[in-house]
Amino acid sequence: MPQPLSKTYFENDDVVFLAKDLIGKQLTTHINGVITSGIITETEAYAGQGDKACHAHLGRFTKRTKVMYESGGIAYIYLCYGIHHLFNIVTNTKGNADAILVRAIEPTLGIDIMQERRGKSKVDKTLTSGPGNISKALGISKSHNTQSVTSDNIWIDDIGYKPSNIKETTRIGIDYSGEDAELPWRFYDKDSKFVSVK
DNA sequence: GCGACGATCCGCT
DNA sequence: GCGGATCGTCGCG
Repeated sequence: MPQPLSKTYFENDDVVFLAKDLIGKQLTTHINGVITSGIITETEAYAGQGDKACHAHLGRFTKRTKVMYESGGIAYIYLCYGIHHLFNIVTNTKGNADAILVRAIEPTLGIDIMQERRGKSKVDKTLTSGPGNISKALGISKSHNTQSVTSDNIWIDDIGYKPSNIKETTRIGIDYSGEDAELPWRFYDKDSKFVSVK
């Protein structure tokens, strides 16, 4: 039976553990009466103020980043390249700006809706791989910023599935982060084809 | 006020 | 493999 993850789960202070633990969980949105879901296949951990790749590095506190400092279990969504709404889950306790970027899912429910939102006639990895693409497929936009991910609109279920081959590797698109770009804080299910970059 | 650019994606070559 | 799309945010002045 699907077991919704609680707010307490997201208040864990180990964002790297959580990023890995979320692989295999099911992310669902319920928007305008429509349900769409997918199994999380790829994530990245961003470890707050001490992480050069994190938007809250060195305690940067702006209108955009302030949501990251909230208590875990809410969404941090921001516009990237003026086009893509990237979906993150804020974690850790209030004052710690940790977050997890969800980079890919394997579609499970409402696949036809996701195809419609993405303008795709076929179901292949491009439907829900890549952080911009999953937001579009799930109907997530900036209006969901700061919203709870333990709610009736967005939630994550433990469906009793644990991938046996989780690859740990470096994060994508953060070359500006110096040595922190080398950290193995990106995780993906090796056995899934729904991964942005192998 | 303003210029530069990004945790990306897609289409064309 | 490469460049354009497209705009909010940020840092500087």
